[in-house]
Parts: sequence; structure tokens; C-alpha cells
Amino acid sequence: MSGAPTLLRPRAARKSFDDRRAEIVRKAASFFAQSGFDATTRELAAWLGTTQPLMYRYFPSKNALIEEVYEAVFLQSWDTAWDALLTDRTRPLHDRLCDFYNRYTDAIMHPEWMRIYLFAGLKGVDITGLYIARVEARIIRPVMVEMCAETGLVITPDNEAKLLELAWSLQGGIFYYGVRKFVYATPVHGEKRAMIEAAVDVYVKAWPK
Amino acid sequence: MSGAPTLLRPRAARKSFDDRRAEIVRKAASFFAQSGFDATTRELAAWLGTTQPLMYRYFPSKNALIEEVYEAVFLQSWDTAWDALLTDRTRPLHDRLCDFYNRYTDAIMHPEWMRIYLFAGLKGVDITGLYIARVEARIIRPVMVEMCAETGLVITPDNEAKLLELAWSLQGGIFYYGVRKFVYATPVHGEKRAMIEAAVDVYVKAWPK
DNA sequence: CCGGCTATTTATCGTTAGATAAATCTTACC
DNA sequence: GGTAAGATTTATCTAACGATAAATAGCCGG
Repeated sequence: MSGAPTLLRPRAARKSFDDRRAEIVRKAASFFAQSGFDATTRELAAWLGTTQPLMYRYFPSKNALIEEVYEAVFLQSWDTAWDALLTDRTRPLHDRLCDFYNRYTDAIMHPEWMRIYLFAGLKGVDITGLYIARVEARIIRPVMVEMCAETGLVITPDNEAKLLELAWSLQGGIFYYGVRKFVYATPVHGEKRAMIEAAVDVYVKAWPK
Repeated sequence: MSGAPTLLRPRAARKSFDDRRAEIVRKAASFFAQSGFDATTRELAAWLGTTQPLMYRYFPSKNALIEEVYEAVFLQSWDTAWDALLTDRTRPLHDRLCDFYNRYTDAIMHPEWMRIYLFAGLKGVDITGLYIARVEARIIRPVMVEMCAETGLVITPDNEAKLLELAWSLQGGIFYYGVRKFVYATPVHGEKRAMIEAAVDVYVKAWPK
């Protein structure tokens, strides 16, 4: 009856190429975090408030967009201030570790980061291996070194593997709190800060001498 | 030229209804663990060595098969002997915990279990919430109780949340070793047994008093 | 206010997914 | 060894996916 086209959705506001492109990457991150990378481009378009073919003006394929999402999530979320924090021996080790893990988890412990991290890992995406290597080089190994400096334990080829895994188990214990909360949507007990405090305390108190 | 049909694959051996059905569930678990639940039924058929429509004789839909895979993986992999192990106070706590975590991780730390657990969690499958609730009731809480019995700490409504999360962080630290190994295919340092030993040691030594 | 540039939409293509129906092969039993 | 039951395969349908091409609409300079 009406001469106007029956649109369920208002026409998307016209934006500059760069603005639209950045918006797609940003919103695609939260969309794929929620729905997984097998979600359809039509659902993504609905999430964006546009039509499905629009993204092909900005990215040659769905996979090309996904690659950009990986880079935005994993490569642009590392604060270089963290590195100095861990090795600042003017502060007590316990404080440094709590401070670091509070800041680090503030950056990664939200649904978007955690779910994309796991989606990408299960998919076998290369960048996750690079990310874990960076975590080991810039968190795990410094934590090990600082812990041993505190207790006076000398790191040798014989005990290094065990000590690295011990530092990983601290990291993993903290990380799994976020997995339970944001991936499994399971109730956790108390605030993140208290959990970090308690876990760090155990490792500082009982790190091998 | 040849009168015989050009089959790339030999005809599947004829099996009884129950045997074939059980085989599909079993092999589907390892298939979906590797390829994710969005892998196609045709790829699954190739994995099974059959044709694609065969599974529809045994399961009404792909999702119905997936549901059975969940149950096989999560509900039938719990050894009731574990429960008694944790609370056997005739043995030193450290030994009990190492023994338990070695057995428990023997059961779950392989690609099939770990990857399906994460796939299901990301997909929001109900059964994962039930599984986590069971872990908390039958591992985390007993560990907390046994630890506190050892140190003499009385569990109160005030400290319970912190203590539960501390027991969770031990579990998570151990679990993340398997995630790195089987989900991210990242090299780990040393054997699982040594990692468990070192982590348990830290928690036993520094559990709050 | 007009003309062109380009962001956005409409329409559609080819492929492949899950699923169904009918045909065929294998086994068990008399 | 013939026959019925049922396990497996072949052939195919419909819907939905990623992707492309052509049409439309909004903005900016003249």
C-alpha cells in the first residue's frame, strides 16, 4: 500500500571510509566474541546496523576481517608499563605481583578478550602461539626470576622447567577465574582483587628456596 | 571403462545397530574435538568411514548427536574413587592431593576432553555449568576442607569465598597446563607429574592458618 | 542547485550445509 | 540357497552461506 520501502531497519548513517572501517573491526570483535567466528556475515551486519554486503567494501573476505580482529585484540592490548612494574625491586614482591596481575587482568578479563582468545586457540590460529610466547617471555619468566631473587634460589638448567611451570600455574590459576566467569558464566566467589591477593600470597610465601 | 562403481572408499562394514551407534558417538567425540562442532556431517562421515546420511539412521539430527557426545565426555568420565581419595586422612595431605590430581588429569588432560570442554563452554551448553558445579562440590570444596583441617583454620562465612577461590586457583593452575598443551599446542616445560607436585607443594605449604 | 563521487542498499549467483527418500547390498535364519 | 529384515548407499531437496554486480542515495564543490 505504502509507496515507501518497508524497511525494518533505518538506513545506516553515511560515514567516512576510515570511520566505518574502524567501527566494523571494533564491533566485529564483540560480535564474534559472543557468537563465535562461525557466526554469519548477515548476523554481523545486523549487529552493525548495516546490510550484509557492506563489509565487502572494506574487507575482501570474512576471514580478512577476522584477521584484523585478532590483531586488534591480541597485539594492541599490551601495556608496556607492565614490564617495568614486575621488575621494580624498590617495591615488595608481593605488592608488585598483585599490582601487576590486577592491571593485567583488568585489560584481558572481559568477555570479548577471553572468548576470542579461546575461540582463536581452538581454531589453531597462529597468533595465539605468538601471544603465549610473549606471555612467557614478559610475564612468566620475569615472575620466576623475581621470585627466585627473593628466595635466593639459583636458576639452573635442572630446575628451570619446574620453576617456569610453577610461575605458569600462578598465571593459570588467576586466568581460570576469568574463564569460569566469562566463558562458563559460572558464579565466582568474591572479587577478582581478593582472589589475586590470596593466590599471589601463597606463591610468594612458599616459592622454593 | 570398468563396470564396477568407482568408489574411493570401501563399503563400510555392516554392524549391529547398537555397535554402530556407540561407534558413531565415540568417534564423533574425537572428530568434533579436533574440528569443532561446526565441522560438517560429511567430514564426520569420512572420519567414520561411512557415507553422510548414515548417521541420520541413528540420530535425528546433528545436534542430537552432539548432545550425546557431551554426555559421553562429561558425565561418563568421573571416577567415584576420586572422592574417597581426597578425604582419606590416613594419608598425608600432600600425597593425597598429588595422587588425586595425577589421576584426575590422566582422565581429562587429552585433546578430546579439553577441546570439547572449551568448545561447549563457548557455545553456552548447559551441561558445562553442571560439570563445573560438580567440580566445585566434589573437588574444590573437599580440597578446601582438607587444607583447612590440616592448618587448623576454621571455615566461616567471612573467609569461605576466599578459600574456595584459593582452591580453584590450584585447580586452574593445573588445568591451564593442559590448555596450553592441547588447545594452544604450545610446548610445556617438563612432565605433568612434576608440575602437579610443585603446585600442590606451594598450596600445602602456604595455605592460610 | 546541480553534477559527480562514493557510501550504502537491493538483487542475485554459486556453493555447500543439514536432512530425506528411495534403491541396494549384506547378513541371519529357515 | 532363497528370502525377509535392516544396514548402508545413491540421489536429491531446500535453505542458508559467502560473495559479486548493479542500482540507489547522500554529501561536497562549483
